[in-house]
Amino acid sequence: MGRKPCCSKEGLKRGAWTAHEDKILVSYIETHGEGKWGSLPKRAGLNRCGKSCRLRWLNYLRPDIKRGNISEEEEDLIIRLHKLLGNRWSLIAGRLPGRTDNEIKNYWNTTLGKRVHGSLDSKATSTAKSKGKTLMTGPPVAPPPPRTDPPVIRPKAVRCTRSFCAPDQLMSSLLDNLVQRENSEKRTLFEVPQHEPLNDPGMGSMDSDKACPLDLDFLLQDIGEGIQVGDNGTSEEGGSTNFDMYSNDSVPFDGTMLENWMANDCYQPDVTLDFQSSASLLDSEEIWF
DNA sequence: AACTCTATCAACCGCGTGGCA
DNA sequence: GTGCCACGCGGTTGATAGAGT
Repeated sequence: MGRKPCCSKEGLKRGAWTAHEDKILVSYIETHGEGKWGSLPKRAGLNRCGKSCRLRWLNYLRPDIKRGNISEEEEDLIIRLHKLLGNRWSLIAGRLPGRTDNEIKNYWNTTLGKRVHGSLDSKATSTAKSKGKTLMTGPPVAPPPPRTDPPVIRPKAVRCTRSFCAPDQLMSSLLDNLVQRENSEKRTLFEVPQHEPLNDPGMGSMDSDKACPLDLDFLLQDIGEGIQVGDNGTSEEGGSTNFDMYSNDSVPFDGTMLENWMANDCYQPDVTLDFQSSASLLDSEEIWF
């Protein structure tokens, strides 16, 4: 097989882009559209590798990129999304219109991460960085103690058809729950589509009086050992499991419904949720996506 | 003014994944 | 089923600006 040589091995230009190169790239993409990055430089007449062109366009030249400082609302959203998603910058960026994954990643690494993790971490990070090292190259961390409970398969949700909006209180509850799950290694990963901006740019500031749509369509990939979800979960060998949850205004949601959903082999095609009536969810210990 | 340190962010690198033949 | 290819992602690097001494 063999990897295609990178630009440095092909004698292509690297480093900072000039205004002239930017102009050529923008002009080409405006005329021909994005994509075909591998052949774009040649077609556009740029002595750059396709990767570099793509990155330059996505992170800097795209017309919808928002310039300027990150607002407090955006900060708050980043923090909350990071708590939920971890270092999945592209997903986080997808919830912040006009912001790029690179920008958010940089902002987190230089500002927010320090604030969130405290001044000690900040010092460590700073020191490591100034020495040209990263935290990952530090002294090896002792491996976690062996698990004594039965292994829980971590389903990986690979698709989410719509963003999840919830009132502050509910959102906090869900986030906490998900973080607890993450801590107990029952982490669920899910992706949020990039091209569906939130109804409200500040996801966390949804009006609690409004209905909150939930439309999750998670395809849980079987990773070979089956899927287990909670005590009431099921396990099956091979294949994959689809979890469909969506909302309308007809059926109020309560914890019982979720329990039923879980009890039914974790699969019930049409679970209808109405977060207007979701107070009981806040008391629920069991929230599984 | 000169030097060092620190923070920032654009750009690079390598890997994973999905589509296709 | 397999290999190739293009693309996207997250981690990392390095240039540079600004602050501090």
